[in-house]
Amino acid sequence: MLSLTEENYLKSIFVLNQEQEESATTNAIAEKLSTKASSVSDMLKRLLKKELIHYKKYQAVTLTSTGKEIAISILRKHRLWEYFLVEKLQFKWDEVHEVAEQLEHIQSKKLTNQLDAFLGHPKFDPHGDPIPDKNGQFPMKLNKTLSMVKESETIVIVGVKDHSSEFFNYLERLKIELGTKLSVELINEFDASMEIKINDKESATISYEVAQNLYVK
Amino acid sequence: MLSLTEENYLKSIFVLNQEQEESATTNAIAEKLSTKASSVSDMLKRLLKKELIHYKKYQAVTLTSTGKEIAISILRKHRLWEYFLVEKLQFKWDEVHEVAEQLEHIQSKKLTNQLDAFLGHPKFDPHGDPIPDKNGQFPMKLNKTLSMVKESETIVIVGVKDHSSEFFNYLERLKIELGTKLSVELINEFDASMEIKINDKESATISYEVAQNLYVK
DNA sequence: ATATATTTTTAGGCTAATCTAAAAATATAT
DNA sequence: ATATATTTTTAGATTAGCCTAAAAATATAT
Repeated sequence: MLSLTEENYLKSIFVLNQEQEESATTNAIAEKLSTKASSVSDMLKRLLKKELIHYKKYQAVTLTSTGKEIAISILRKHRLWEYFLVEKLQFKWDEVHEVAEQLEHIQSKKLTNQLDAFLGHPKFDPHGDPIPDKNGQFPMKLNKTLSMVKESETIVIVGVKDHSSEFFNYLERLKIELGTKLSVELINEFDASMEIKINDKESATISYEVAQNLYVK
Repeated sequence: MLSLTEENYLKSIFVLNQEQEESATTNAIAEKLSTKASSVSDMLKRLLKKELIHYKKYQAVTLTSTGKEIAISILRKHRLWEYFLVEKLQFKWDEVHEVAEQLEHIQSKKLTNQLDAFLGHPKFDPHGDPIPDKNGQFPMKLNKTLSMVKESETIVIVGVKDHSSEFFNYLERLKIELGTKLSVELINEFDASMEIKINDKESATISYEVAQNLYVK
């Protein structure tokens, strides 16, 4: 069982890394939590010992899969409660954050899942942020797909349209996952297939159909 | 702003003093909070300094008016959340307590009052315990138990006195819950046990002790 | 490449809340 | 009323989480 403080650290690290890779530095975390860098250093040691983060001195932090799981569950609770406050209790969109910051720490899987059902399994919170489901899956963003990206642009994968196991297998082979950075090197005029660079490392060619099924930011 | 721990101490002292005067002794509080008497001694000093309790060494504790106000507001939140969990999220009687123990510490007057309104200003929680209103006023206490009912009368269950899981299990087996209709068919003179009909269907025999722990209307 | 600035960690302290063990006060029993 | 038992308080440690100040590592600029 984690303390409220530990949970808040995990959440901050998760959010920072969602925003941008390598951005969960000691100072950035301290800033986000309104605390001091030295306090963050202390806490990182503890989270490392609990195997919730990957951390080497003087380097940016990432979450282990356990750490990520916990962070997402907190985010899920936060956003479900925000939805509840606005939809059921007539809160304004700008009044919910502070209360949701407290409610997100309530420990009860049953509560979270029943609340989710009671609200009709909402996909986005009142700020438009996606609400992960009980398996930690974020709903897909319905706006921009990879197929809309122009040559030489660089984007980040934020979701998939197709949920088939074939497609997931395909993506796994290419080492493409949520958060993966892709650069569109070239678009073939003939079939609109794309040559891309994955995480500044591997190159690959993907079909237009695949590009249509990848949501990007 | 009080810590979660301080709030729990105030609540325990309030409840003990409701049950019986002079009963909030160091040991009784320690027992209630599953902690040690020495820890309680420490905390009482702190609560005294904050003028939340009246306290003289080696004597039972009472709450100041500020202390009472806070304790009542926590009780109000606890019971409103229990009502919410049962009525809106399909929790069972015996599943709500643990979660409500957490929810009662959420700080937001607006949340509490909006929740109250959303639920239709309920007067009693799912156990039949009275829910104080936003001014701290308690509704009339339930005082009529099944043991006071005469032969051939029909009543409705509105609360329980005993909150043990054993008792909840017993009631669940008999399919007795809030709102259940009971008819007293016969009262045995020997031990005052009752033969009852539950919701015009199943019959059962219950002891006088059980009847004393069921509030009716 | 060396000096300067920034970031991060360490060292050492502080507070809230807890604990155990022992001392002090109160209650009970003969 | 004196001895014994119980309750309560005190003394001294411990842990989580925070702080400031200083040291160490890394990044930046000339």
